Amino acid sequence: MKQMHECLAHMDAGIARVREIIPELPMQEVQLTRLLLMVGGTLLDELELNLKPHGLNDSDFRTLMMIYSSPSGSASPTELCEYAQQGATNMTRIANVLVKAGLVTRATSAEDRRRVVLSITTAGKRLVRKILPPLFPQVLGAFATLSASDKRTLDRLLRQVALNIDSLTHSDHRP
Amino acid sequence: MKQMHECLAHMDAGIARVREIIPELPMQEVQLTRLLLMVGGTLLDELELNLKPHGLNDSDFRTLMMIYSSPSGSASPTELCEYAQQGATNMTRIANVLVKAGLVTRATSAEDRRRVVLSITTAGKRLVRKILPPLFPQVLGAFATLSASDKRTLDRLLRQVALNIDSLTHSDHRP
DNA sequence: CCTAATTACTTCACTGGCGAACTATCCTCT
DNA sequence: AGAGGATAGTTCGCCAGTGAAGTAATTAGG
Repeated sequence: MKQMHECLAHMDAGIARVREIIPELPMQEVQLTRLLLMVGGTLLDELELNLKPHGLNDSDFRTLMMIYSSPSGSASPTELCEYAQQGATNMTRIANVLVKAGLVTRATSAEDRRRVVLSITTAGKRLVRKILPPLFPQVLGAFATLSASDKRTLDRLLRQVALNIDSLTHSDHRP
Repeated sequence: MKQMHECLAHMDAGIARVREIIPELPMQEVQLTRLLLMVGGTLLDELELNLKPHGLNDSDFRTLMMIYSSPSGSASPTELCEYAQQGATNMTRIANVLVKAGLVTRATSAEDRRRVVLSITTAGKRLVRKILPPLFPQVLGAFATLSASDKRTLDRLLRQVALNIDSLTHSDHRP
């Protein structure tokens, strides 16, 4: 599979050709959108490549990390759904995976018997501490050529884009 | 489902707590990675929401656009795979979708009878011209609060990250 | 030339994720 | 108290994407 910069070059050329047919096309923004999608997608593939040996995908891992980093070491599926941007359906599957792997326990809450409480186990904590450090070089590598102020700028701009999308999707007549 | 800025706030807090346990954690870079993944993912969902009414998902659409924007108005699956970052398997499915929808024709090349040539039809061109314009406001909206120089900076930084990932994945002992 | 390796695409079986429908529990209002 | 509605989770059936194996056409090596 081609490297990203080749894809990007090809894409830029394609976008330019399309704009000759449809001049209203906002080239800069379309490029940024595609850039974001491509970088995001590749980064995800890269990350999952590192997680696969441990039998987890990014959703599983993200969920495990959320439970791990919760002050109480436990959380309910609904909570996790909210912040991990996943449907309840999928959270059930993730919980099954984590429970089966012994990383997390599933218990029904005493106060509210509809609720499920997922708590991280010692094995879960151990796995997190084992998985994370080897990930750091990769994560650092992705931003290696960016200066400290570049990174701050990128952070700021991405958060701004996040806010824009938030208001796009929420000002609309949508749930 | 929560808005992105709430997820981000929650995530920042989680990352900070994890770093108290594992101090080597490169906080800035981890945040950037998660930001990229989240913004990319949400942007994709948003885009596909606009494509669904036309019976296409982003891969289908991207593929259609690549054929549309090719100077000859046609391309082979392999070519498309290279630049659309997809496996051949999935490209077969996409071609099936596009052909069934009458947006593209599938023919075997005369020079090399292993090759398939996908060519855009008039209906395909018509659909592209119909889909694109309503997309522009959304695309513009995602970057609305960014100044012209912000957009150039974001473009530059994302491309730099792309290059970094390219060298990460290629300098390694990987295909 | 004719076998071997390569290339192009397809098929199959599987994982990951989603929406709709269902069950169980809890809350509210009279 | 008890009917109606809200909330938490699960199950089911579907779409999207992948890796491994299969088929057909082409190229390369002896």
